[in-house]
Amino acid sequence: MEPFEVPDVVVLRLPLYVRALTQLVAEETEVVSSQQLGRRLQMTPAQIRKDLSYFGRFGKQGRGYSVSFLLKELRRILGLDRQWRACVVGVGRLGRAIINYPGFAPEAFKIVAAFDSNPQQIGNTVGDLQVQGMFALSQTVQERDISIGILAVPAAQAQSVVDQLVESRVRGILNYAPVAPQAPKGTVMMNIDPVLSLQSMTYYLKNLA
Amino acid sequence: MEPFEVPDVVVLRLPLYVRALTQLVAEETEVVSSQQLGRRLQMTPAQIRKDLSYFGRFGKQGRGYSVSFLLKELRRILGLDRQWRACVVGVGRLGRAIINYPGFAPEAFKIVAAFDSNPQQIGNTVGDLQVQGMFALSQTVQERDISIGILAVPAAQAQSVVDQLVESRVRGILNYAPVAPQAPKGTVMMNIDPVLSLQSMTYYLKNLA
DNA sequence: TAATGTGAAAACCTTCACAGCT
DNA sequence: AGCTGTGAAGGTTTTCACATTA
Repeated sequence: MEPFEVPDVVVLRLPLYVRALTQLVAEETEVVSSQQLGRRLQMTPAQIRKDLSYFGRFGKQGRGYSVSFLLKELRRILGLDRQWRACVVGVGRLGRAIINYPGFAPEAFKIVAAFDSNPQQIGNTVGDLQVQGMFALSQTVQERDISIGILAVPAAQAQSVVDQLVESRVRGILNYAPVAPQAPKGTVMMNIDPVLSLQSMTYYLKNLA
Repeated sequence: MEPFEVPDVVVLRLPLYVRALTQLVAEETEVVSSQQLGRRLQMTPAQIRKDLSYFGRFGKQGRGYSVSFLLKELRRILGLDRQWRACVVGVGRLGRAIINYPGFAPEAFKIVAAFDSNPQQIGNTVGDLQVQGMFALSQTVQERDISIGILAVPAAQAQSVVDQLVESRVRGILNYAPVAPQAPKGTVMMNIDPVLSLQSMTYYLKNLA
């Protein structure tokens, strides 16, 4: 059972449920109510139930949700029941930190290639990857079945790299560059931008006691 | 002129306007309409005008907005007309990438201290900072007038570090750890979590053509 | 003429409250 | 008795559309 049109905000919350449920599995909790889950995540039970109801009926009235069942279902809904192969473009300090970060693999994301436009970088080893030149992008994306590109290049290069990724049929882009590049419909772009977060944060800090 | 209660979504968008206007200044554009700005940012002109209207009247009918004036006003509204001093906690690969990232300083954020709980790290130099032990947190926060803490520690340590930051009177926390720690009201926490972004992304990728 | 600023309308999202199931 | 799933209510955010002004 899968719906017409789920609000984006709901899709953004599903990974939070996945994370909380994963913890609960580790704690060997077998059943959880929307109330208990809500307490963990600081949200209302009604919101959790409503969010889940977009996708089906996963609970048992009077009892709650089977942790392992709900987790499995949510992972399926999000497409986390398969492995997603990603490449990193840009192997500066940020790119290296990303490649070496151990948090992606357990969550169904495997980084299988690294690229850089700087010829000095080509051939270097990062993690257990050989850095390749941008000219190799298209072919490697195909060969290694890459569907996600992680952008860790300076702002000035971001748009051009996005264009090359799209051209190479990468559909998902996680963008760390401090710009919002344009991409055609059918491409999914998520932006990670700590400066924007800090700049909103100061609005609230300034207006505190 | 400053308002009662501005929606959070609006505050989250203001930095986007700041960024676009900064570009326009660099391009030596003097006047911009909500329509032109909307085209750059992929949003409707009405939304931009409504957002700005929470804070005052910055435009000229028939003409548009003075780029430099609007930029100055927005920076003031966000509190970006002063410098904010931050510390980084955790100097692993991510912490080091953050400290060396050149994108914070031009945007009014200066990283002036680094901490790590690992005694091996204490005394090491990162960027031009000496890594300090956690025991020094409270005193250094006071001495260096630090109001923002940037968390780059493993999930397991995040809550404890947040508690220590709050205890040391740091009011803003930029959290890179893959958990959502609790903090008392009056603390402003922003989370940066690429795994959550990827996990929502796959929902859309999976449901593409 | 051209574009802002803004009430009002529309769309969207969250919360309520309860029927219904276990 | 306890908790889900869900229409309906309530609240928030976006968009519309136009009076107003440079």
